[in-house]
Formats: sequence, structure tokens, C-alpha cells
Amino acid sequence: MNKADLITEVQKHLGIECSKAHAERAVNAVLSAVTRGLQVDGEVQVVGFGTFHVKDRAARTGLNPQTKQPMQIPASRTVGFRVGSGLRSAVAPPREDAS
Amino acid sequence: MNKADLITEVQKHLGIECSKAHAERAVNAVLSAVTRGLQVDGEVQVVGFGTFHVKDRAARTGLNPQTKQPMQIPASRTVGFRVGSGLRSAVAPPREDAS
DNA sequence: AAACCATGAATAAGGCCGACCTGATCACCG
DNA sequence: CGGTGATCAGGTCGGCCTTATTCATGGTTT
Repeated sequence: MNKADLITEVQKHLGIECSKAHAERAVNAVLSAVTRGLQVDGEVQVVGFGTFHVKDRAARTGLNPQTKQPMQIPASRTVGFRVGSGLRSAVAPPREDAS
Repeated sequence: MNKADLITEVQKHLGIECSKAHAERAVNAVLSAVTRGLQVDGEVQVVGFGTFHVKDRAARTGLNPQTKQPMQIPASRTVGFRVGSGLRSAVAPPREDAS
């Protein structure tokens, strides 16, 4: 699924009277809000879906794949995601003993 | 940031004429759509923000922290997230040599 | 619809960091 | 108020990150 597909799916969820442009604004607003929350709080938690959190990684040693020489990977900041129980169970494989 | 804060921030992004309830529906629609995309495609990619992907993890050996005895962690399915370059740079620390 | 630019995936190998297990507790969320 | 989520113990295994190139895809603009 890409962004266009996501917008289409959001439109379905919002109801068919919602325009595609409106759904697009909703998607962009949510992504921007998550980004803003990470900038301000370092963490965005949506219970049941998951938690985004800013991670600082210390400098470490890596290998340059071209030269095979060790090199220093500088300290960096990235964003991690811990999946919540609702999302985890939503993607779980079907139960074998469901019937 | 929690879900209520996220909804408030989304409302700001959508414009002040958008109600809180409307912003909440937008948030829920986006989360549901991402969930649906993961169920159907196994992956949801938003260029610049990041990519959610369903991961199957094989069974592996772990340690029961209570008993200190090795135990088998059963195969499972979870959701990973690879941060996109836009989000990564949005949370990056300020440049020291910006001026 | 087409064009154009940006983003992202894949690949090489090594070393380090993070996920995950259980069970209890507490805080927070909705 | 009930459910979710974070924390903690320690060992093992999987994933991250490096560079440079190429190609595919995505997304916005025209």
C-alpha cells in the first residue's frame, strides 16, 4: 500500500461523502501531527496501535562494504516503533483451531 | 504525545473550523487504513515518513528472566517500521554550524 | 496523462544494539 | 474502571548501519 492507496482507504473509512482531497488532507494532517509530536515530546503513543519514539544512537563501529575497512558510524537520531497489541493481533495469522 | 494530543494537533493542521470529533474520525480512519493495508499487502509505505511492514519472526531461543532457564520463543508476527528520510531529518538535532 | 525529481530497495560483511521471553507492579489511557 | 503499556532481571538471535551504484517506485507538478 502506498500513499494514494492509503488515501483511498481513509476515504472509505470516513464515508463515501468525503472527497478524495479531504481524505488526503486527513492523511497529511495525521502524519504531520505525529511528526510534530516526535519533535516536541520524543514519543507518540496510540494505545492498541503502537508507539513511535525518537531514538538517539551512539556512534559505533561499522564496516565499509566497499573497502572492507572498519569505519566509524557517527551518532545519529532515528525513529523507532513498538507495535501495540491491537495492531499485532490485527496482523496475526488466522488461528488454526478457530473452528 | 498521546491520542488526545494527536487529535488536537490534527485539528490544528486541518484548520480551526474542523471540530475535535472530526479530527478524531480522521485519526481513527488513518490508523484503520494503515492496519488494513498491513493486513492486505503486508506493507504500507509513505514516502518521506516511513514504511510499516509485517514481519514474521521464526521461533528462537530466549531466556526466561524469572527462572534463568532457556526457553523457546514461539514464531510470531509483528509490525516493523523503517523511518523515511523526511521524518528522520525532521527529528534530527539542530545543526551546530547552522549560522 | 506525462514529466520530472526525490525517495527507497538491494547488495557486499562485521560488530554492536535491540527485541523477546515471564511475572509482577504501577502508571497511563480512553 | 478495565485494558494497555512500560519496567526489570540475562542470554540469544536478528536487525541496523556503513559506501556507492543502479534501478524501481512514488508523488507532486505541469
